[in-house]
Amino acid sequence: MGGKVREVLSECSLPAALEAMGERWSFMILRAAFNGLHHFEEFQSELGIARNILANRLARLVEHGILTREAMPEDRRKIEYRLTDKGAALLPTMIALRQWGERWETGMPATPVLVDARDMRPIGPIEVRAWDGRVLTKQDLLWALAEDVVHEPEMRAAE
Amino acid sequence: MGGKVREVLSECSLPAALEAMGERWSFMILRAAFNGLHHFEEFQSELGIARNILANRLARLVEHGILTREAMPEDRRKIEYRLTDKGAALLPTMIALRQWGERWETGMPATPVLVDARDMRPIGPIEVRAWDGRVLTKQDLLWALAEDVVHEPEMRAAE
DNA sequence: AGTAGCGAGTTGCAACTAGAAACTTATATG
DNA sequence: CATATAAGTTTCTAGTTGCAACTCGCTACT
Repeated sequence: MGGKVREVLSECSLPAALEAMGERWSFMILRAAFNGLHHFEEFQSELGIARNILANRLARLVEHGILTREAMPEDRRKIEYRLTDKGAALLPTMIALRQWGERWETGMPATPVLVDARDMRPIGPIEVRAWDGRVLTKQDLLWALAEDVVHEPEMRAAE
Repeated sequence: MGGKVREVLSECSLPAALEAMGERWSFMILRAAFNGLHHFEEFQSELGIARNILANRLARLVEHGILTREAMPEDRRKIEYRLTDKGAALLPTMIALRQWGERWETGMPATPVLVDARDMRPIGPIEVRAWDGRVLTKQDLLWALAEDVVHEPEMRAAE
């Protein structure tokens, strides 16, 4: 890890991501949204979160474009919260975190299990991979300055 | 999403994972540790975090077995913090979060880039995959009760 | 040996954030 | 019109975050 790389490390987008998702409850609300919950009272009773905090978090997630907020036409009291593409893009992060919890905290395979609907088999572990699909570990990784990165004629990854 | 699945959803390990990593700064400290920082003052000046909070977070991460804490033999004032295997196992989660931030928050490919040391090419995106390596999206996924999950004679995934 | 300095923390205190419970507001329903 | 319900506010208390200054055990210097 050279000095030049170190100097510039703080300009990574982790802080930006945490700005949107780093608060208490944000990930739990996101998970609930993935599970098909759409309404304030559903979130509230599923998570047991205080109403003011829930209102605040939902508003924040909407501001950040992670959820949309829309009054339902047939009953205009009801507000529907839905994941945007940006919100859905957090799925790998959330599953990675959940899998880590399963492996290292609870030790349990966790009921219910997230499966591939096509064959009802459990999904694989979330892993860091090279462009061609090889699984990488901490030792395989390096921080590189833009000028040292090899950019490829994008030959298709072997599926 | 059936009712029975819904009922039991709260027993997922996300809360457990967040218990360990959900506080402000935890992920930033982890990232710094991945970047090869090992000492209190290094973390402090890199992150600009308050000293009491840093002390608290480091202690918590040590308690949770994510970091180890050891006084260095040659200068016993110096304490070395190191990632455990459990801590290193958070790498996919952290990279997933960072990649999400790059794609949806900063919009930048982010300098420096995380590359595969073997060929200096950028790593691929973190994705959810089936047992056989197929990339899955939100629509491909289902929560299933243990009894509905298909367990396989573990035929080797096509690499 | 005495003293200055550093690494890794505490402590004290102000500002901010989370949480429980009661209250409000805009609909809907009988 | 009376009652209920969804989605919030408000209020007030308890816990967290953060800065600045202080401690304490080493190490280095003379």
